[in-house]
Amino acid sequence: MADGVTEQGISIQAAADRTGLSPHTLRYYERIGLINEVRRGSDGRRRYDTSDLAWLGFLTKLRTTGMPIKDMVRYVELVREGDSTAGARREMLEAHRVRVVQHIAALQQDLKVLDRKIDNYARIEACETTTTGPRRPTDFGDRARLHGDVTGVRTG
Amino acid sequence: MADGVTEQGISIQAAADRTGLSPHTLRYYERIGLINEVRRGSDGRRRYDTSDLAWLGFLTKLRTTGMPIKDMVRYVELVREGDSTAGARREMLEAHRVRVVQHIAALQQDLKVLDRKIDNYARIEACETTTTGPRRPTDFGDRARLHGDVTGVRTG
DNA sequence: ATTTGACTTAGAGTGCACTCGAAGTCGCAA
DNA sequence: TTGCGACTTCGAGTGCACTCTAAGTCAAAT
Repeated sequence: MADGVTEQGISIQAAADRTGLSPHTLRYYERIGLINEVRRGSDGRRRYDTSDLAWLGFLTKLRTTGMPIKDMVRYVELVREGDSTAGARREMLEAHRVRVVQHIAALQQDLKVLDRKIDNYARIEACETTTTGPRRPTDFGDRARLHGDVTGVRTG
Repeated sequence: MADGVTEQGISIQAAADRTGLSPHTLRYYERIGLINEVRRGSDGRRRYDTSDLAWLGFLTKLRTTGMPIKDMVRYVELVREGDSTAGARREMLEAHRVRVVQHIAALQQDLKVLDRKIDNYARIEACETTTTGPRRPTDFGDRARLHGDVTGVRTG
């Protein structure tokens, strides 16, 4: 089976393909306790099942939303400690949720600045293509100091 | 003037306070060419003016939206090369813009997963507080393997 | 006069999250 | 039977973006 799929589970390479993580990273996650020891086949190699993949999927969401590995490890420890930690886990996720929401809001603000800057470039290009005759010395700024880059953003 | 503000510009500490960057980072940015050499006062110390701060503000937007330092340096090089590179700069910013938009979209998707997970915790807590008598063995999953964490996310 | 504290430099160190190298094992195909 | 490629372990290495150290200068306050 060249695709690494058997009824006992799938190979590390196949799991890597499905999760978007590398085999190196999958072993690393296991080493630091983010996932439990993965079941091994008769050959001693890792066999990932669907619940391994589901858990990895969730971990990946935490990572891509910016949760540090340390916090993820803490969360997993709480899971292992059992139902009594459910409240603490919820609190962790809610605090994380707030950070993600704030991050999105910040990105949206920054995007506006980026858009203004791009707009400025577009305006300048339009100006240059419609203007004939000698280019007048640009008043777009003092390049020597990077100040007032052609699309310079004003503070405030 | 203890606040580091004079008519020739403000001290590195004052600039740090205003940009949210540390004095170390301000020197670092200068060293790697993200900002031009900052004007010095008669005592040889850096004096940041408003255009320095405006430029730093823009750089910070690029950073917080995830542009790698290397790309920022490249962008700054283009600015220094003059008007002829305006097109290339616009392309850089537009490509970056696309990445930011995609990143925001991904975060919003991930946020949904997070919300579902938090919702699940809330549901479980509601269940526990309304249920009297012995807790029935949870069918929330096999804690020993981290599979189906109480709030386990199903793939698909 | 001396102490304090903010600054200066070049270069080294840190923390994070991987990522890889080396050496060895295994099953299978030619 | 001799490779091949995918796996195994452990520990070391990488790249990024800072972040700090050490040794020195300087101005103002005590």
